[in-house]
Amino acid sequence: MQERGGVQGRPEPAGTETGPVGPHVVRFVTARTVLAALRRGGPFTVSELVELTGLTRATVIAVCEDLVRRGWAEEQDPERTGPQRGRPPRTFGFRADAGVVVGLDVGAHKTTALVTDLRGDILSTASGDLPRGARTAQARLDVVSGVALAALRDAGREPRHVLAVGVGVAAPVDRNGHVAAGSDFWEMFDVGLAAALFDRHGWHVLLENDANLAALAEQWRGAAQGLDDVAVLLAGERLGAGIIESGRLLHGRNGAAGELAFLRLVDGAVGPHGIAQLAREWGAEAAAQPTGLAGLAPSEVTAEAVFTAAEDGDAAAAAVLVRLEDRMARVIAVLSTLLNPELVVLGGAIAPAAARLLPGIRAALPDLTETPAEIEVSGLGGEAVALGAIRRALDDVAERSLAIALPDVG
Amino acid sequence: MQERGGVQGRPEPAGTETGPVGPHVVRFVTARTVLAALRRGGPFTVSELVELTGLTRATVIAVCEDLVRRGWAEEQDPERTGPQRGRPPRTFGFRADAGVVVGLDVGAHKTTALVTDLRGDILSTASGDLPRGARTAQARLDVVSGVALAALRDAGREPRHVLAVGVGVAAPVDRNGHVAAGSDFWEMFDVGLAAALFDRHGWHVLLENDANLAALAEQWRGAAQGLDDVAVLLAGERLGAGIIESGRLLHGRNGAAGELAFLRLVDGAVGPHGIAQLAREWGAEAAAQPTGLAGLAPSEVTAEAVFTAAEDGDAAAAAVLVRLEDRMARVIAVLSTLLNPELVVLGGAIAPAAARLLPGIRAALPDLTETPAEIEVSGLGGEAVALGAIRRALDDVAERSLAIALPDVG
DNA sequence: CGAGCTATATTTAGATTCTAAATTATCTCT
DNA sequence: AGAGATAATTTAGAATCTAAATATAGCTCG
Repeated sequence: MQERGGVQGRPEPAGTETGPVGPHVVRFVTARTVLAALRRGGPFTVSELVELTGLTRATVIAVCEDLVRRGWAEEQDPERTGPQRGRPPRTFGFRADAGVVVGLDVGAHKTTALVTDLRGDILSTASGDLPRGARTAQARLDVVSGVALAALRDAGREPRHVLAVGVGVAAPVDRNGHVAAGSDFWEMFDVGLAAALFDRHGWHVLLENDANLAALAEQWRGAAQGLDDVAVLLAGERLGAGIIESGRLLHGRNGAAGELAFLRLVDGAVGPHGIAQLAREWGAEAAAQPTGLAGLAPSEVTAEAVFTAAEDGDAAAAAVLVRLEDRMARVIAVLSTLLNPELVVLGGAIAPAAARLLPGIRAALPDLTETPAEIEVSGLGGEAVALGAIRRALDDVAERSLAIALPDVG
Repeated sequence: MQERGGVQGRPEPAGTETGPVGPHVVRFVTARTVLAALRRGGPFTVSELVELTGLTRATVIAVCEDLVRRGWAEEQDPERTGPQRGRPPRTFGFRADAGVVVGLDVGAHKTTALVTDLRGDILSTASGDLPRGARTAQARLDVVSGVALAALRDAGREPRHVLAVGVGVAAPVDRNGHVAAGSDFWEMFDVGLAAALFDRHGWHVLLENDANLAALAEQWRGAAQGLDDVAVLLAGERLGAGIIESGRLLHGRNGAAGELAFLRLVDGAVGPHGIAQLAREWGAEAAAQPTGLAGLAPSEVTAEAVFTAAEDGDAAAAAVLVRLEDRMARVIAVLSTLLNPELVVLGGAIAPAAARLLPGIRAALPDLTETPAEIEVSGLGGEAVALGAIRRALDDVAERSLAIALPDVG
């Protein structure tokens, strides 16, 4: 299949690739090595880079000058801390401002955009709601495009400065960035979005499942930093898991890996409903009882209302929470057993209330699995998915770095 | 932790590695490319290799002569099929006899060994039983070592010809080839086996979970050929899954990924017992009834007996099969939902009877998950794990090829 | 204030490896 | 035997690395 817009997907495994090789390949590798070092930390003196990369001094300097010429690095005045001996060293740093990336969280009703520099430092945020009624793909595209442009403007950058765009949607997305066939109206969004953003602005678009992006975010800057085997449960209207195994996101054949909403064990052990809906249902049941949930009318029962009532000591609401704990524990048990992650992070709409559920879940887990994962609540708030989209975009930029021609930046 | 014996684990992701580079790296890459082509097919003429690899004729010849000198390839007389014009081409082929690999399936009672050449063509088989009573690690090591040596002798090769040994055990094994702490006596087997086989014979040992190896085998030569997202259910006394996602085996943090035996959903949806035990239990229940399972005494109820009785039209036995179908369907539903494989292969002791369960499982699955996988029964028989061990060993050899000094082969 | 010290930068020589182009070799067919 | 075809081999050129030799810039101290 021809990709259009953002070319997604992975490079061939090394050693199998075909095509001409030559000494220039060596330069490509060394440049990538040096750039990776600069990106991680820096600025570094040449001597430090020699130490870090194992390359010769002459090589490091040549490569750095190459990178400066190409816009990825800059030579900086050596910071002179205290007296020093010897000839002053040249220092080079990564140009985090050589471009920007955009992270988009495209929800059913709301779209959030984040713009960051190439280190991932946030430059601006924007969001917009989809006007009620206008839920066509076209209307959606316009909102998404508009929100991205607004955030860009806010960051003082232009569309041509965007090196990659990560996009999270609440639908299965396969390894190649395609929405699985048959997943409601998101499907039409698939090719449409990547193509539209490419046509309008020339952007590389990386489409990905929202829970997967939340997992990337937790691993990058959240509760799962540094862990290579993690799952993130995004619980709200939907219930989805983003799974990282050995540092890589799991997609499955059609991108439906982790789509727990699809799990139906008929006896009710684990069900298809999102946590929010369950809270509503069970809360409504409770409200209908004489003991009922602080006198709420059934129509007033929302997930938030139930959590609040429980917080206020309402017994019926507390009972609902117990049932929620039980269900979450079962889901986490399945995850623990099948994938043996080191940590499961609870995120999504449930996050604010999850701390309250945590002790119950932790207590129930050892009875359900022999390899219980640690459990933590996400601290990233509502920006987790957009942040993960940034991470995805940055990874893409890093991978393509030396093939990208940078825009002139003022 | 210091590795001893077989160094297991993966290379650094390209681009992050450190150390001196130079033009010789280019030769390393080209040599690997050519060798990979030869390994896949061959023998090839130089012109074919030029086509296959994208390298220049001069380069291909230089690399091939290098590989011949190092023992990995051999120049062959061009097969002259029909009249041909022009100067006869030089042809090179992979030396599948440059060494051998050993695949071991170390079960609780029985150890099976396979010896193959470097293409994976089987040269010999051997097996041995663990003497009852002597279940110490030492006794086990002696049996394993003895079986491997017997198979080698049978293949007419010597221990020094062994380039790698794959070993499958019925326990969680992490990415680094270590048995998870706390998994009964297998634990002591971990370091012991790799170290012992290395000390005695200098072999590189790759330890891996048996279900994982079965998955490799199915993907290589079984029902899952060419598929990148597959799960293999090894059902017998234990219940374990080997999961391949995007072409890679899943291990999880401690190697316990897929250890379904550890899953306990208390309401019985999915349970800890192996299929064989369930058949016994349920069969015993049925036998205790007046209608009872062809008059078997409870002590005579084995999994095989139940399957046989059902085959003979016994109603109680058939009912047991229905319950088995139900349970298998639930397990496969969980796998399908969480990991979205393209195919689930049923293997292990249940395989001979699984064809009979298949229609029932297939019928139940769509009600349990929205992303049902295809289901097939393994056709590899009892050698699946040993064959997967061979595949694992071959992969290791391929990865290390150009760093391995080959033994002189007569 | 200049000599010496130190850490670093720069230059040079040498080795390896690739590609591309020119040359040579070997076989078949007429 | 010669023409034609296909492939091997040789040669020249360019890129890149390492290692070693040389040059430089700032500090320190007599």
